[in-house]
Amino acid sequence: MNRESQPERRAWLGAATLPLFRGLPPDQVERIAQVAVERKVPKGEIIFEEGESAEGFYVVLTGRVKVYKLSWEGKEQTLHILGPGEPFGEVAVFAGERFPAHAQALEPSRLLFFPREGLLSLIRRHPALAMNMIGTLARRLRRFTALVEDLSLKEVPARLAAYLLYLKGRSHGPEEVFLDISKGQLASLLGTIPETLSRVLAKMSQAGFIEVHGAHIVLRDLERLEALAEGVERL
Amino acid sequence: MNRESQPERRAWLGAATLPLFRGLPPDQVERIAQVAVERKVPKGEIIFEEGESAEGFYVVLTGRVKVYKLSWEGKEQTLHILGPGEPFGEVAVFAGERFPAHAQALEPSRLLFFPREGLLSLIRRHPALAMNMIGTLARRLRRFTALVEDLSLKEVPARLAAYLLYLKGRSHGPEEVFLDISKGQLASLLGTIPETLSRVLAKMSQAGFIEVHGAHIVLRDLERLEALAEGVERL
DNA sequence: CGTGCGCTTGACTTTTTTCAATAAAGGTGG
DNA sequence: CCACCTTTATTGAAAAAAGTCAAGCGCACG
Repeated sequence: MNRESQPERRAWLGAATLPLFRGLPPDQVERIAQVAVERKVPKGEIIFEEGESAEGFYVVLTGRVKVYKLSWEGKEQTLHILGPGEPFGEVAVFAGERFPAHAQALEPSRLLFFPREGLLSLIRRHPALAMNMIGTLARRLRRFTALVEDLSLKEVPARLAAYLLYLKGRSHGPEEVFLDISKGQLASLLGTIPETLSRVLAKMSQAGFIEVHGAHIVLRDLERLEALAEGVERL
Repeated sequence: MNRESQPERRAWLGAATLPLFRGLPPDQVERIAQVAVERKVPKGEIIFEEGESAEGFYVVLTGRVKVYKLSWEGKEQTLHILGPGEPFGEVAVFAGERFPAHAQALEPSRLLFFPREGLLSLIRRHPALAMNMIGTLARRLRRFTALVEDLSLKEVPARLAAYLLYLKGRSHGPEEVFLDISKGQLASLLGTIPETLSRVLAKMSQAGFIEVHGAHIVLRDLERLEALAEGVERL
């Protein structure tokens, strides 16, 4: 929440290139960037908590942030993991003014905070920004739809298979994958607990679908993995 | 998809009063309403299917519509149930052009169909419409967040208790409730199956939380119902 | 070099689903 | 208005999926 000269300048430089502001007149971006505040958070820091009143929303500049729900007993469901350029907490600005979930830095991160009012008035004035916002929300809704489907209609092995295939899509080698989050985090993202994930990984490995070497996973049988992800095949 | 004179007139009258168009200049609403098409669907009719290309979106005029996902084995997860004035299928207009789920009429219904292009250009021109759209999407995202939380972090009795309390909020008597959907539908909405729902209702009834008379349910112990919904108490 | 945290594994419990059979309810046509 | 038939709801018994509790391992970090 500090506004030293150097971070402020960076904020401006960052804001202009954010997807959210694509297509906006540069002078307008500059104006809103001037009310934006940069916030540096160490790994593990809670950025906001569910129920907290939302004075604005954030965009990740560097690092990674997870947004998650917590059950009464302490089980955690990760809703998204956000990287550079991605906004979070916007829903609270537009629907109810309380954050609907918790947010925590997974790594030391730099964030931009945009106060609520500035954004609202800017959106009212700039259809391009409104369209960007709508696109962001629509895409997120689409992902949530998939998450609900997974949680309700698929079992853990199917979700895991789908995630591995998703990773493969954006990855290095042709048939290998590196987990970019801890297995505990992955469990929470898949809507399960570390013990179950561990067992499923072991079973999939033993059944010849994959080979696990720590965070490095070799996809041994793409066809069957896809069948698993669809729910056609079973472990 | 017919455009006889009478349905068209109705469409116009209807559109002007839709929440989505609140705050818009009436002449603009008239313009878009002229490209809107009224569609009448009988109970049970499939309105669109997942993956189908979306040329536009719908608003419910009368009746009720459910939007749902289907698993490979045929299990169903209801995403929302929409009543008069509520839009559905908009996400497909803004993110990818395919419907992410199925939609079916729960009752004989009248729908308004808005072609994609008209809406997009109108939104670009009218910030008020953009804000309405953003508000709609944001509210839906918030509900989905709650749905994900329920599915992942709560068990069936807690979800049912929460639903009953939600119904009580918008209901007749002080401590009684009428299910407005079939129990099969309710099961799908809660992310379970009719058998499980039936059993949970029986247990809750036998434990003195509620009294079930068909679709008429008396809430016998609000405190414990709330504790159940929170996950604090257990059946 | 030890302490701690993340990960794994085993044995057990709980929750939910599956399969099957029956009962009740609702709508339709005679 | 009733008989029939389809849909919807309930119940039991058994299986499966996932979660809990507890213990042990290994690696990283201080």
